[in-house]
Amino acid sequence: MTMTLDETLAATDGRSRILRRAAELFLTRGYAETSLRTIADEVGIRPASIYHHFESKDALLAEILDIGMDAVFAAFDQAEATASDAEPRDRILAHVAGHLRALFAHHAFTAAHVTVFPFVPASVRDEAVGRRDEYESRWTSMLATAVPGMDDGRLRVARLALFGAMNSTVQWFDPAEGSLDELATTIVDALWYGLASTTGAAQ
Amino acid sequence: MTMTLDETLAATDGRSRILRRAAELFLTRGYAETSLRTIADEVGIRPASIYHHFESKDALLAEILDIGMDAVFAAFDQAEATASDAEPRDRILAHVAGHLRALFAHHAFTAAHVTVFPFVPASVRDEAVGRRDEYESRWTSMLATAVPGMDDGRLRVARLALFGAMNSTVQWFDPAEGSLDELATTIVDALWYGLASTTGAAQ
DNA sequence: GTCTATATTGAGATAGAC
DNA sequence: GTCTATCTCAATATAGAC
Repeated sequence: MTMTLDETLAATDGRSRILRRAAELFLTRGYAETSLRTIADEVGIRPASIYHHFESKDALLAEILDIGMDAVFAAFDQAEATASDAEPRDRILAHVAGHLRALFAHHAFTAAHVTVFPFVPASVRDEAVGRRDEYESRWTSMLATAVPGMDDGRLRVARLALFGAMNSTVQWFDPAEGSLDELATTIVDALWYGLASTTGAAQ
Repeated sequence: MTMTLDETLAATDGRSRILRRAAELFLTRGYAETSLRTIADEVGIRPASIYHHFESKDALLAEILDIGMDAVFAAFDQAEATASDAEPRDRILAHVAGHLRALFAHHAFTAAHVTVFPFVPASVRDEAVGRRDEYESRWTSMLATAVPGMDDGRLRVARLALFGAMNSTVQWFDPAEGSLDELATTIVDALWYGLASTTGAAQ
């Protein structure tokens, strides 16, 4: 019935192929802009066949978003498992690298959360918002212990700005042209040590 | 014929009211998700009347995006005028504060570039992409002189991450609950001095 | 400058055969 | 599990009166 994330990403059955192609199309063209006809065409089936696998277009989108959340949660758990006792900077780096890897390894499913999410139908958004909040909340706890000196307000801004920076990478970073781990290191070092340390012109 | 940015934002004539309401709806619901019927309803006219002012729905969107670019260019010029000779950190702060102010003062027009842009029809995107590139290029030059020690690759990542952070604020910052200048300072200080300086636990 | 009326297209979705 | 055929609705856009 339900498949794991990696199974879905590799499977060749009709249902998984619809999910993958739909996720890619939603990401590149937008949800409302992508018709079931287009999805069906690209998968090589007829529009009506999609309804054998999914109750509606909204249900298809909801499952795509859910798979995206599975991916980032798995990355978070793995980062905690390997780096929860590391130095603050290294712990944050493990999480940033994990988030970025999830973003690009399962690109269409996770990136859909970044670009498509603001415009998904309210009913679908309401379904997904709980898990998203939970994910943000885990980051908040992690950062609060990694950067204990910071007050809540500034920590919140730092967290959201970091999310903005990380998630924007889906729009400008090409994994074919550079290493994701290097990207993560560059971002974390800029955030951790600051640009001032680069120029030597701190003050 | 053509109005300045602030005139459009204040004007009560039909054309400007269509522009403002359409920009708000495109931003909150998405471009494809917003029909001319809805826009007309909220403005208090009939859908056909929109065509007296705009050639097509795409043309309406194109003008909204253009007005958004006017706003951020004006903010950039003003920041340069007041802070081009300031210390690097203060110069960057002036630009970040200017960008954020433009983002929220002309919210629907500028924020549309952040959320709606990835999904606008190709013809409209092609029209707007030149001015967007020019804007990014001005930031690149500014940052290159402000942070002379940084190599091009890392500067590019820092710039794009900063844009990601700044632009994400349209999705989580509420100007009614805090000062934009404080927000700008928090972001720039995190980026300039780094989180390490906050905890005192550098390295 | 706004209206009524309508043309035309394409969307999501369903029924039922194979 | 996929098909053909079709329903219903809402979208952009146009014509022409006022």
